[in-house]
Amino acid sequence: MDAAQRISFTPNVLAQGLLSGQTGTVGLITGELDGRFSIPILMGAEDAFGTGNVSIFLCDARADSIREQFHLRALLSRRVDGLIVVGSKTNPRASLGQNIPVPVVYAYAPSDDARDISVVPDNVQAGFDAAEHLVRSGRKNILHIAGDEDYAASIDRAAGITAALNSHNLGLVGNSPWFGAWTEEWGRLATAQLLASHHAVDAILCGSDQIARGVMDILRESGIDIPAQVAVMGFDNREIFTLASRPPLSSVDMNLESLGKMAAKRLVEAIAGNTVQGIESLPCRVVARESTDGSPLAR
Amino acid sequence: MDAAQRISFTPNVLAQGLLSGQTGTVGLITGELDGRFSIPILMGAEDAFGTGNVSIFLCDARADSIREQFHLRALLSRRVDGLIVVGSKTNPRASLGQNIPVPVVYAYAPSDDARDISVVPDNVQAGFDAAEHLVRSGRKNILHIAGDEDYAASIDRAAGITAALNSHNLGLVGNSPWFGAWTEEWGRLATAQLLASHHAVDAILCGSDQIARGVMDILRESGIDIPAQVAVMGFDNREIFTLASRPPLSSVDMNLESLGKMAAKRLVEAIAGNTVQGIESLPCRVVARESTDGSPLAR
DNA sequence: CTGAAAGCGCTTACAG
DNA sequence: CTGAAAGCGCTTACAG
Repeated sequence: MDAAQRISFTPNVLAQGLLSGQTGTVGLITGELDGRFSIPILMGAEDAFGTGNVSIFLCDARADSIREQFHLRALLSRRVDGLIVVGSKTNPRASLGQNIPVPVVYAYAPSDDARDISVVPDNVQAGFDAAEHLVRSGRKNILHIAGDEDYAASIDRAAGITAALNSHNLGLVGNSPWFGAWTEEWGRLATAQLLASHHAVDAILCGSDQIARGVMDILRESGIDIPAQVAVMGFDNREIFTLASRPPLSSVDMNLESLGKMAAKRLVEAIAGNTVQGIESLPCRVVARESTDGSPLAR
Repeated sequence: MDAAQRISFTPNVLAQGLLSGQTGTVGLITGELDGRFSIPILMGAEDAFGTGNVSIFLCDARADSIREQFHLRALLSRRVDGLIVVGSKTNPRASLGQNIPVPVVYAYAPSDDARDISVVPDNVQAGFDAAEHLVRSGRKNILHIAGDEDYAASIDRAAGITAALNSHNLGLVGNSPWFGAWTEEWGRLATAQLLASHHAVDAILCGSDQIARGVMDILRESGIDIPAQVAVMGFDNREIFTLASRPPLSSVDMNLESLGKMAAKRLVEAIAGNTVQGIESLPCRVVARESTDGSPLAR
């Protein structure tokens, strides 16, 4: 021990791994790193693993399944103890298959194979809670300017919103969401359409903070007070948008860092032999700010 | 060979590493992952390594030097072949020291020890080129609404801007930059101050795209045409801001993905024994969009 | 309780 | 050219 101290000896983890069969490493394959969602999930996973002795290999597949296969082979040849696959949409994605020698957890985008382990944010609940928040603050005529209809997140949030409104004997303005794109531009365009229409609206629930940003810009430029005349709310709670808005934007935080932590937890369990098969939906939370405060003008 | 095929044998990379002394892994320690700059650098490095046989361990130190030391120990015990340390500011940072057993490359934030290897974006050139772009498009009265004065990026960009203007016998409006914060709010505030002042301005060069966003909002709401009356330009070229702006915002791309690639390249060289000591500044590029098109009104 | 041997999965150098 | 031995840095099980 004395000698070890003197030469500041540290055991070679590789050699340890060689005979324990465990390397203390996991691979994280992400669909697109520069997307909105991978980073907080990654941070959560890193946090959950990092306090232990697990290190993360990061691979960006750039939304390319060839690259994904390439990285998968590389990670397996490094004998990772498990894999986390992070998608960029909540739509189900192709399973990596059942003959991978280590456990795999799918995060954000669930696997299309029910035997796999998946953790996703609960977009239905997100929509439900957002609509509840607006109704509770006295709003009755709610328009939903949604994102891209091809995204399960759009459909799920809209379903939750509709369910919440129905439970109050309310319905969406125009009877259905206005689907479009995940951009400020779509928010601006849709709001211009709204203002040119006959619809009476006291709240606009937007599919994302970015859409909400475009909506707020047009409302403000049209002299409409937020929230006195129209409340505005987004989804995702990206502070770069919500805090920079005038007024600060209410939103739904999808708790992606918790999602990453849970993915890490489920992977550790699976490595230990305890697999929780199927898709697990994790709760999100409303973050109320000034854009939904105050009460609407009497109509 | 035949038998190997049949059981789909793949060599155990750990065992190979045990005797080659090389593990084919590098550690990437980032200051703050959710910051603006780490991700593209990381993607560039991943790209440069990924085509070879090098895998990246990702560690987020959360801007905490205790965490950084912890991750450093963990990575060294995994016998990484080298390290990339990514900072969140271009201010020099404390060196990890000279007695680390593997090469270290500092990216974005240079080491304060000249014996270390550092790659940084050339913020002086960025400022110079941005000002040149404005002058060439006919602007003469340029205000610089800068970011936080504590950031070397602010100081360097301002120096480049001043040098470019001086070379045309011009100077900044108000004779010096208006330093503030890296936020939309600061952009809005500074623009309101400008409008309440006596300054005649035909271009506003902003310390970041976010600041520019706030500037443009106030200009538009004040009925000032961009770019006909006032050109606006940012730095960083974050498309989430530059493309969503009205009109689309000209900016300077800091080429961070190339920076990441270069960091990877320098690390590979250093591992091979060829060390390029000191700080290397990498070029950035002007991305011209509508916010600086057209010519200013005659005054 | 201490000390030497066997073995994790490889590669390299040497013997046949 | 093929085949067995030695060794990378460890840990585990066994002998003394």
